[in-house]
Amino acid sequence: MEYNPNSIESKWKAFWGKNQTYKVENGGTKPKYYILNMFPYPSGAGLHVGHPLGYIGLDIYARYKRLKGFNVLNPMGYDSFGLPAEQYAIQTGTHPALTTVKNIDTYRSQLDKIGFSFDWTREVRTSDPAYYKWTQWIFMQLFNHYYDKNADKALKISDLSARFSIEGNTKVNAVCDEDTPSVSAADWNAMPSKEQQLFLLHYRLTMPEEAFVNWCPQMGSVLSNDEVKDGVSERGGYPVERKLMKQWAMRITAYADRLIEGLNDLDWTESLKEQQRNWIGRSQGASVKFPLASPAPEGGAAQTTSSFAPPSGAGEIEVFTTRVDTIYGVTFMVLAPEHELVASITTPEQQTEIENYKRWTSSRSEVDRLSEGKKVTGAFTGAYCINPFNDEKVPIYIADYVLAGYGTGAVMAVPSGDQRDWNFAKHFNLPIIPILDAQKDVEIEADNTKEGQYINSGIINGMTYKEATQTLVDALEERGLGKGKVQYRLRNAVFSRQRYWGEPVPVYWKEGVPYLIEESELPLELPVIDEYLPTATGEPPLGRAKEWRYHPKNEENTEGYEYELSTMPGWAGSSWYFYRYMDPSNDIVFASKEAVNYWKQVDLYGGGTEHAVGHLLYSRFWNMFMYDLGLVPEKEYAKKLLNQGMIQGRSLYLKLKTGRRLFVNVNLADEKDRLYRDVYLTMVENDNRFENINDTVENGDIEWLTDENGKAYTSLTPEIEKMSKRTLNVVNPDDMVDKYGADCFRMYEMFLGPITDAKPWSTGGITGVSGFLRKFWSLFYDQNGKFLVTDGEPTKDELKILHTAIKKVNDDIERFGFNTCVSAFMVCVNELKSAKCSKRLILNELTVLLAPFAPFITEEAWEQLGNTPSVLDASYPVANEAYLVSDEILYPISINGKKRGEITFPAGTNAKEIEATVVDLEVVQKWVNGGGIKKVIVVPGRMINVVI
RNA sequence: GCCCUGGUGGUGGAAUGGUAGACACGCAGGACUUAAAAUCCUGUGAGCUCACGCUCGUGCGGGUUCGAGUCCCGCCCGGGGUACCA
Repeated sequence: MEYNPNSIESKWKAFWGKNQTYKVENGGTKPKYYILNMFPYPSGAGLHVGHPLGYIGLDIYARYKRLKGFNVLNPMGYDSFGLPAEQYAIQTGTHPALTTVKNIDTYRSQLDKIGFSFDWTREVRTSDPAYYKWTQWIFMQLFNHYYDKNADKALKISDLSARFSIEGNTKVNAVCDEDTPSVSAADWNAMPSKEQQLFLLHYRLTMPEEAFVNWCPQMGSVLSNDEVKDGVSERGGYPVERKLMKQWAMRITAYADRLIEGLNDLDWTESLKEQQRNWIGRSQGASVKFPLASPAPEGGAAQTTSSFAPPSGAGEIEVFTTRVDTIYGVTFMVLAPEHELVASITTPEQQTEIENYKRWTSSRSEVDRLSEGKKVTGAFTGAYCINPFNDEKVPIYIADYVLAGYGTGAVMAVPSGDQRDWNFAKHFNLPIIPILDAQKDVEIEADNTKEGQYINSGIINGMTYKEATQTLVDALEERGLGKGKVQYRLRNAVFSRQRYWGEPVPVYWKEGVPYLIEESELPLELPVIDEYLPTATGEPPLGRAKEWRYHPKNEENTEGYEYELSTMPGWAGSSWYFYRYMDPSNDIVFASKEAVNYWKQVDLYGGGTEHAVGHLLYSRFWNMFMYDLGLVPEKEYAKKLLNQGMIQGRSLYLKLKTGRRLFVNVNLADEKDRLYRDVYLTMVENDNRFENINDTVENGDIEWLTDENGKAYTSLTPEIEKMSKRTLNVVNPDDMVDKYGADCFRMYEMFLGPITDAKPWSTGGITGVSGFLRKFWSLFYDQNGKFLVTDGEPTKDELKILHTAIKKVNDDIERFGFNTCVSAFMVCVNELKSAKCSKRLILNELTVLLAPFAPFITEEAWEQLGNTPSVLDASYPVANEAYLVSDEILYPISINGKKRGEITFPAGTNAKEIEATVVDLEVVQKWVNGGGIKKVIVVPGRMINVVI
């Protein structure tokens, strides 16, 4: 009987479907194990061979864990809100929901072909109202809570307003907006309810906030950073400007410290944790106030801060520094050009220069600023402030190397210690004061050392870095001039999008104040609209919905109130989906207490590194918030993370004589990357040209060569890059599966190399894996269809072959070395083949070992062996014990819970025996426990070390 | 610049501090065949040698060690991330 993957695979696919083989229950006696893949966005292009890489790896691990006796949750779903479906809707009028369902169906059939053990009864789709009901619900909880720094957790906003009415807000230690004014209990109680609601927005964990966005006037739309390339929109190429707009925001900064702290407990790669730390960007330092040398002109421009805020910081400049110890080296002050004090402190003589500089900086695009590199620019305001430690007059400049958005938008410049300050000082001929005796010559360049003792530094002269910093911070706090402070790079996360295809925000606006709708009214479903573009007045698409107004139940208001018109961003639905899988159809809560307490957290999470600071940070934030509310049991939701590498494609392009590059479908070229003229002509005839169907290429643009047989061709240039529709280098897994079978496809993807590495796809080696499966099958049947399996006792040689594989595969699966597992299988089958061994006992164990990798062929093998073990039967002997086997002696190796390579010798074995045996085995190095021997090191032909 | 990674045959890649190159592809030769495909067998890091073998080899230069692809120090190069962040 020949190995025929197609018939075997369709048979077992049907069987699994019919028997719901991979359906999982919450509970039972087995230990739980939760495996999760980052769910895909179902794009119109379908799956390519890169998508399943991680899914296959995790599926192998899931099947392995199942065989080891775990109750494994391995679900799959779709992150189904997103821009492409909306763009398609704009172009064609097709409702995004229809496009989405169609794409999901394609994905599903592609996934089913590959033999995943997903429990599809738990599928989630973020665009399903039954799902986004709970996304909206979590939003409401965020709105209803604030972050209390003393409790170090989120608490109810209702408790906060109760406190305000008793003691005002001065004693409250909570995360809030920088410009939150102080109120007494009397102030608070005197406020109209509407004012109180506005005031509470300073504290809520989600709130409307003025934020800079990428605004594209032509498209009437806000774009993400990804959609902006070189200052114009990626689609259409329209100019994009930075515009201040009212946006919903999430106060993720409240969790900054805990998000850094939590990383320590996570089994993630160091590089990924480092990316998150850098993104949060915690820097410890101090804020220092420098009083202005002469009072700001009276009756200047009216202060434009919020109605609650008294003009703060008038008469002084506040800076943030990580090196307060360098304060005696300050020789000038630099403000960001946008700093609010600039206009009021500038002297009449400097007015023109400052105005010109401000105008110049605002005209420069990001690109201009970057391309000019380190060129020093700036302007003097004419004003001075006083260094509070030595009473020196310090000139105040503005320069665009100081950013308005970070810290206080002002820095104290220490040219001896900071290279940028040094460059500025040299350019404007400002003094440079050395401050440490260990510093290099500061006239040549800045030296940021912290070594040595301070000089020229007043009260800290002679001290070291640590002493000096402490002394200065104490002095600042004592004199009310500043304090130790922690600054973050992390900004609050913008949470609204001016789009249609997203979750509606469950908020309505009444007299300029946002209110939540009733919980019982969730989900707030997306309304039907006729067109998916912004309105004529520039409102988001939801502004087109008719009769889309909120009517509070207890109010006699026939008009109703306007709903929030923006929708939630893509990361909303993906920030909590891992809990929905635990209890996917619950409509009372997002997931029941029992379900959440049973599955607790994801044990193994798989996905690409591109989500390092987006999804993986936001979802941790939401999880911590839900933890604070007691909704979930774990501070971190994903204990271990496996980052699979991207599979790149090999694209081919045609260089025209005009210099243009045209991508050509990789399937049209031959092995030598030649495009033959007849193929090209067929392409043109079928109107199937290059990457853009409208491209017309005159033959004169193409350089035609002649091959050995006199046929005309042109050479194509190869390039390795991400697979995409545009570059026509997408390899579809369906073709691979149809040709070689899913088992082969699965094993080949693993065989390509370490799962964490990025690598180009090539089908070159797939025949090796295909040959392996045929060889494996030939242990069961010969070419004539004769069944070869026999019942004899295996010999020691045969056991050695088997157990070597068992040990290798078990060890390697545990460290996700799936590529070397495949090699081990190949060696094992080759050796069994040359030993002509088809013994039942050997094949039983080998098939169980192979099952996670090649589930179809092993199911079939079990049926042929006549003793089909249930794949969920933990008692089946899957290498809980293996043996290291020499020609003579079997030594058991314990595998569970012990160090790799640790050998447990039988009781009574003495040291000499072991030594002799090890030499005999030509085993290189082994750890031995018991018998007084700790270590045996053997190098054949050299020496033997026995450590006792 | 800073942070994180990696650098091994013609190729993808194996190697707990212990015989470098497992396994696979490709290539070469052979068997079967009228022939081809498929399959099977043999060889395949470099240099020297008729040969048994010998020498050199994991980006470069040092070091630790009985022993280094692996650990330490200093460089070079590639990949990814990030930035006038005070």
